[in-house]
Amino acid sequence: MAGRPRDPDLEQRLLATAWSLLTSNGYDALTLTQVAAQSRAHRTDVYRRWRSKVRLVADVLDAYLPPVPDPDTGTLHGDLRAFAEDLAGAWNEPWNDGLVGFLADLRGDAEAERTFRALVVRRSQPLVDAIARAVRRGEIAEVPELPFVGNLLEGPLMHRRMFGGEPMTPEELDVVTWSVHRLLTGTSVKP
Amino acid sequence: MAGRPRDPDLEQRLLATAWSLLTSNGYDALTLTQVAAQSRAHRTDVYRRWRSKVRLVADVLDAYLPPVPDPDTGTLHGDLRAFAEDLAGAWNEPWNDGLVGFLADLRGDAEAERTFRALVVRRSQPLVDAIARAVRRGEIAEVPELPFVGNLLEGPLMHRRMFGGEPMTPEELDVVTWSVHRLLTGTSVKP
DNA sequence: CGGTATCGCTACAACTTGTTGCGAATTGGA
DNA sequence: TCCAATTCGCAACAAGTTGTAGCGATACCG
Repeated sequence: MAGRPRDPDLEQRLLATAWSLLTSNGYDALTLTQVAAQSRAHRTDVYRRWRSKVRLVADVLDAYLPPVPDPDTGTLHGDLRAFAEDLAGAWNEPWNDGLVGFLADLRGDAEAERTFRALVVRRSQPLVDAIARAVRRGEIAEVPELPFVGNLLEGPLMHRRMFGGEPMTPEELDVVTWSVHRLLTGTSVKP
Repeated sequence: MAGRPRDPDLEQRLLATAWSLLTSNGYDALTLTQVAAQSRAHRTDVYRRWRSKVRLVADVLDAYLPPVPDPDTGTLHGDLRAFAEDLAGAWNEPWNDGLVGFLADLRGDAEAERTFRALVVRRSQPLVDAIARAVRRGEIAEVPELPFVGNLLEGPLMHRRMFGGEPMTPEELDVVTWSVHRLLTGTSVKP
């Protein structure tokens, strides 16, 4: 009922190689031929495990992307500012540029999309926690749409990176942070 | 000193075909082979005019992307809301998904990047005008970093589309609009 | 008419993706 | 111990795309 077991080390080698190539050359320059070669394996070994490049990378990100640190600075604004800083740093990593190509490929593969979405949700947990702490401290009221806050915080950073070019200045990070902060504190939501 | 002149109609046919394929199938599915075939031309005709797919598409967008309408509703908030609605509609167009792939390819070609950047700047003019009108009306003070406002307004919409999936609800568009509006009116920038 | 550049067309090289096939190796079960 | 199942190592193939090269024919300028 069981044949030769899969070499678990081979799977790890492939993932590690893919992560290494991904972070050094970006998604677009990554080829499965390279991954196999640098793992002392064959392209067929890759295809036997992942149906396509995008699925491989989805699993690689799931396994290797460092977790988002939870700053817990004691104030909501301090936490938000730390997140903004962290996100800006991530989007300014040159290899992260290539992640855009990954997002594009993601559209063609529902399963890879699910994997990545789960990863995104997991990585938004520290932000959710920070907001929960602020609620407990009485800084802000309950926030109904948590994922939306992530859009507001990371969106401008991503947009700048993809349409604008130059990285954001600390002053601009301030503005983004305060804009989200004011939204959460509910100060003058409407005139 | 001059040879056979370039057929200007051929150039137009290629651009038109590329635009048609782009809007129906998206950037990733667009191949220069298709463009040539549907223009009753040859792939070499394309390569003689554009060095690569990304440069062709940059020119196609430059020529065919419809201009951003200037709402001029009479109030800053009305204008911002109209922009948000328009941008959200654009990002929800299925073919615009593929634009992500274009942005990815853009990283490898400095000239195409310049073309596209100029297009972006041109398309942000209505927003700049709307803000200028609000300044003239005395609604708000001068705004130093105009491009940044575009990041704040479009960023969340783009981010949602690329990481979140579901299109934004009208309520969420409200929040984005008010968040930018409050920033421009300068209400409680810092506590 | 001569020089020049484009056009229509074919062909080629290189690369990547994804598939197929087969003998050898390794494991669990009869 | 033998057998069935499954993976592994390896080679080969099909298909598609990108980008280049070459050539005769065509059209324009001086």
